[in-house]
Amino acid sequence: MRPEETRAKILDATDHLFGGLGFDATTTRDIAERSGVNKALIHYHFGSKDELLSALLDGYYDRLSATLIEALQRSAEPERQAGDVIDAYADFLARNRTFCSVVQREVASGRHVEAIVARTLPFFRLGSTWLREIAPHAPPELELTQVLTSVYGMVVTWFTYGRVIERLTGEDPFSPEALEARRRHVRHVVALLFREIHGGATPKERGKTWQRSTRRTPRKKSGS
Amino acid sequence: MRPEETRAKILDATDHLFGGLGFDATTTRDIAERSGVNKALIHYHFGSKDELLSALLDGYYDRLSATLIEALQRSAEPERQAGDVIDAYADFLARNRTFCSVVQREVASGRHVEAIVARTLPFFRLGSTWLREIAPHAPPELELTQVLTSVYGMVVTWFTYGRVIERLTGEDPFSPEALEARRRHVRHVVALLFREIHGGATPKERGKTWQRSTRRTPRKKSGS
DNA sequence: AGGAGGTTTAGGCGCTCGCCCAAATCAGGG
DNA sequence: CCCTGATTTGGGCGAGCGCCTAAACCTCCT
Repeated sequence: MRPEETRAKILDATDHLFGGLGFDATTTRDIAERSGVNKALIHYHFGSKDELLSALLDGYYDRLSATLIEALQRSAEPERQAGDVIDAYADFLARNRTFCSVVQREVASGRHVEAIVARTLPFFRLGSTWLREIAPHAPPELELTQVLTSVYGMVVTWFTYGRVIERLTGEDPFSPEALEARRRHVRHVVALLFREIHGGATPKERGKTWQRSTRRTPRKKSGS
Repeated sequence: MRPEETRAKILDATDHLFGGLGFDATTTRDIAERSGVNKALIHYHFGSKDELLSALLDGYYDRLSATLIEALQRSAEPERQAGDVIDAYADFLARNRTFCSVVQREVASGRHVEAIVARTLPFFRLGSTWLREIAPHAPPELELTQVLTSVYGMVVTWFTYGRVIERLTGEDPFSPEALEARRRHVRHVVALLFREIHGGATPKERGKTWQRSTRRTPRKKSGS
């Protein structure tokens, strides 16, 4: 068997097991058994269990990058670009369900944050410059980081909490219909935001946002 | 030392370690050392490592329940109720940062989903009846599950990805100012949704939501 | 004072983990 | 053909895991 073939089989099994059980609960013996490969080969080809995770993440982010860039270039109109990217991202997560699990868990564990940050940074920069171009003067409550986090969270949560949503609602959140419904909802919310950010909200509408009842909102505004 | 005191010390250490390292990467010896008790006491008081996690979750959800119910009862007006609950939830997560980590990781691992679901169900039911009361005829793209998932996701993502956001933006996402900014953003988005759901959106506005460019939207509408 | 039951202790059992090693196997060039 | 280097194999080492046991220890009650 060619070495690349062995690597691919190991990575496939790793994807499945890390996604299902998690990094810690998966043993290299599990991976070896599932990929039909001797357990020493994992260390021969990848060095260590940590480096195996890195290789897995690289694969994910390379494919994600290609997918999102393709979606972004499909159109030149910002509104449509946003919709296309959201759809592409949701589709990608639906097709790579373990991706979410792996990332979410490693972020929560705090141990592989640097590995995630290094690979997320390009996407964040891309999103930032894109947003700043189409909305140079967004109001503070629609700041760049806030909007990016919200859109990211709305998309990702559906997949991370898929199994929980399934048990809560009694319906399959990963069926084509459910996925389309989710995409439509997120696009709808983003459309609302977009209208405020890009088209510029009417100031009177913007002013009467909820004021919290029991706490004063600090006036301090951080520089830059 | 009184038994309850021992239990409390064990739970404190468990909270810190499960939140920081995760369930798998934390050993009962770690917990014993950090809480200053003999390692056999953990099994004496809690039975097993899994039951220790359950006890920890029970503590979280009991306190969360009290917090949210108090926030909900602070007012009778739906808009203000929503804002209060969001603020209370965000505050709770800020004060119990490990809660997010533990839940998120266990959900992602898929092994303790039932434990989470059982404790989440009451909140979901409460949110459902509340939403159905104030918005009996929400349009499909603002369906109950969709809205709940989005609001939940927007709040939780900030804390789950806190360390990532910190590295991406260079600012502390858990500072009082940053937390208030986040709360204000989420309340703002929810206000937009609320206006559409509750006040009833103008149909023409609702109609011109983005249509995705490359995919037809299935017409099928699931019953009930 | 002395017994009883709840709590704490040191020690360790049986097992699995990531990783390593020396030998076997394979493929291709001289 | 055989030599060479890359790849694969079975076996196992040392460490650490969750959990258990038997004895010691406390704290009341009678």
